[in-house]
Amino acid sequence: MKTKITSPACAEKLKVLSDPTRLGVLESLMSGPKNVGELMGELDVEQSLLSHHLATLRDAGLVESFRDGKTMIYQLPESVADSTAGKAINLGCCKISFD
Amino acid sequence: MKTKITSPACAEKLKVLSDPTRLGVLESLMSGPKNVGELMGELDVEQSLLSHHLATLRDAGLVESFRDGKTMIYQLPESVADSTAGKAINLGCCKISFD
DNA sequence: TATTCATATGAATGGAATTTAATATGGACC
DNA sequence: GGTCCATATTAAATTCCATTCATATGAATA
Repeated sequence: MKTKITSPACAEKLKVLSDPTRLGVLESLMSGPKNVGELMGELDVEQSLLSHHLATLRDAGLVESFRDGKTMIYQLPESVADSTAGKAINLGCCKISFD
Repeated sequence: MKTKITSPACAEKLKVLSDPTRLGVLESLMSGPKNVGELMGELDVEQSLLSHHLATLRDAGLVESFRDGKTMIYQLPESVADSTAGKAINLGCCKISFD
């Protein structure tokens, strides 16, 4: 009986983080909710491309969004925003903390 | 002056982790050094494929290897094996901890 | 309701990463 | 030296992803 040590699910979540734009979004959102325009400015990335990446993050459950007037606000779900001692992201399977 | 929040270098390191086989190798090595045959058995992956993934991990500095008789032993470098309170992997830019 | 603003979606492309198969290397042992 | 064993390397095939471009949606406001 061969035991798979690691859940492929965890690798999949990590893959979502393994892109500079998506990682940038998450890092930015660690300091609070932002709308898409603000993220675009901060990360210096095109509208459509950012939107695709936001969709990937949303599909993975790493961000959530709601409308505010004519803009869309993105934020980290409570379960993901693990702020015990410094900035960290909780993926469920593992936790990533930044210095 | 547009500030890139996240270092692309960190995303790149995370990409190395974002594969089930490579993540499995790291998790396995967290409990101690292993030779390639042992890893093959544990992870149920073909020799050549595992070798490729080990090379990727080595190139990223996430594992190191040395010969022991006729086998090759792989282990986590000291800088990576961050064992403060549970199992964790230190990427430099961030730290990944498993429950 | 027509227009504009902010964001999302879909299809097409190019390039990179994964996988496989075949072969090479290099130490151990006879 | 020759053979076996464990692992690495190369090249080719394939699959996956990021990016771009063009267009759609949908709320706000005139």
